[in-house]
Amino acid sequence: MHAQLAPDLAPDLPSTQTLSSAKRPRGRPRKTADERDDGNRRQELIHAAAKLFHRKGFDATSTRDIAAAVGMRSGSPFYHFKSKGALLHAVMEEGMRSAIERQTRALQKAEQSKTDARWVLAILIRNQFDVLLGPGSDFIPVMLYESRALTPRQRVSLVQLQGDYEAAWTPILEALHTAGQLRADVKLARLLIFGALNWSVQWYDRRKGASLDDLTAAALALFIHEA
Amino acid sequence: MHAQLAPDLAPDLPSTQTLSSAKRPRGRPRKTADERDDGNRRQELIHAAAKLFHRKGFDATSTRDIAAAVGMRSGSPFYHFKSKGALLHAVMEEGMRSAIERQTRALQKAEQSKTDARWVLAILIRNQFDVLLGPGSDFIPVMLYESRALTPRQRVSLVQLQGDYEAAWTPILEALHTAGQLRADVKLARLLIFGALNWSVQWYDRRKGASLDDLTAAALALFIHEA
DNA sequence: CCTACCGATCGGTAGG
DNA sequence: CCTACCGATCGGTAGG
Repeated sequence: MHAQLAPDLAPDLPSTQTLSSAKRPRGRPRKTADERDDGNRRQELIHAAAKLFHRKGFDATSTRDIAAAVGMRSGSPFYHFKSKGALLHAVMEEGMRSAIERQTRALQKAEQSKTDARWVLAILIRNQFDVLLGPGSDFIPVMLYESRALTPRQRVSLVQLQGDYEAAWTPILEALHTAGQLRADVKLARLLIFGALNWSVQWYDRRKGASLDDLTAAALALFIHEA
Repeated sequence: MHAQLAPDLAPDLPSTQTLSSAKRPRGRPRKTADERDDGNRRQELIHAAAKLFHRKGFDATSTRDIAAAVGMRSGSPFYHFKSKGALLHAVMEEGMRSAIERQTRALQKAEQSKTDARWVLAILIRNQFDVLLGPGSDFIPVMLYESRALTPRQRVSLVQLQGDYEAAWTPILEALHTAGQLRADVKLARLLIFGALNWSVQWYDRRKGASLDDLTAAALALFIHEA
């Protein structure tokens, strides 16, 4: 039955200082009672998890990796999240809420100037590239490429948020279709367009060639026909 | 040091008959000496692995899953492949070779009729959807979505094949660009178009709504402008 | 190709 | 949140 005869010889020490060395001071400081930063530690875990899930994938990232990245011991993430899957879900939910918020803000700015449908689409596409490829953009890629690991229950709550996000796109695409500037079936066009944008996560390199504005211009030129 | 005191109580028996029950007869038949089907067993492993890697992902698929799917014991895949990663690489290589071959054949047929660039692009897109979504299409999705698990050395041999595959697209896209039917920068357009097509793996459902011809028509309408 | 394993690692937990 | 674990599983191997 697999008896454990002795304690592990080298138990769960965070592998000495690989990345982000000076993250926290040496003897990790005891919290004074009125310094509860519960939400903060939770947020730190979510951010570290997003980064690691993005770089290595969900299955290839251990909860020990995540703990080490924020200076915790291996068991401690489970004080904040009841499972690794719950942490994944939190990453995705946070990513979607933030993406929706940014999209809403971008659209508000747009309404103050022109209401040209083509221009609004440009805003939406540019914001999407930002969320996918901009600085700190680990959350949405994780959400796009790791959803297989979700439970069905977790998935529904995210599909809801995705619906909210996409809701802003449909009327614009329909307006462009009516104006003859978007020729394909609107529903399929939306799926194909999202694919074109989302796939950029696989090939875009910040340090090389094109800027996010270049990408936006290319996408518009590709999808939108002359009136 | 973790002593193993007794043999596993339930050692590696393929979990009783879940999928593909009648795969091989009960007492698996001993091979007579002149019935070497080495290549066959290897192919079976590659196909089973493609299916499982596609459905569950590389990390979430165990070599035991794969062995069980072809009626082998847990250690036996390593007689054919020196590692799980080598099996993944074999899946991808097989997928690319087959995709290139199908693309070449499709183009040969096309040349016999019209040489209209738009028509050739339709052939290429339709073939791509076939390879991504048609029957038996597990290989290319695995190659697209699991390449993170490859070693750098394995990756280069595949990038080469991908280059061969894409080589057929570039002159067509350039011709369409010159003719004013493709407005975006050709290099970015190619990446965006591939994204639109490849992403269909995430949402397309054989049993619902659109056919592969519908998808092809929508993609053409989306990307190609009037002359 | 099977038998019989091994060492490593992983998600998670009880108790403080 | 840490300490000190556990049971399960995994990729892989020696020997036939």
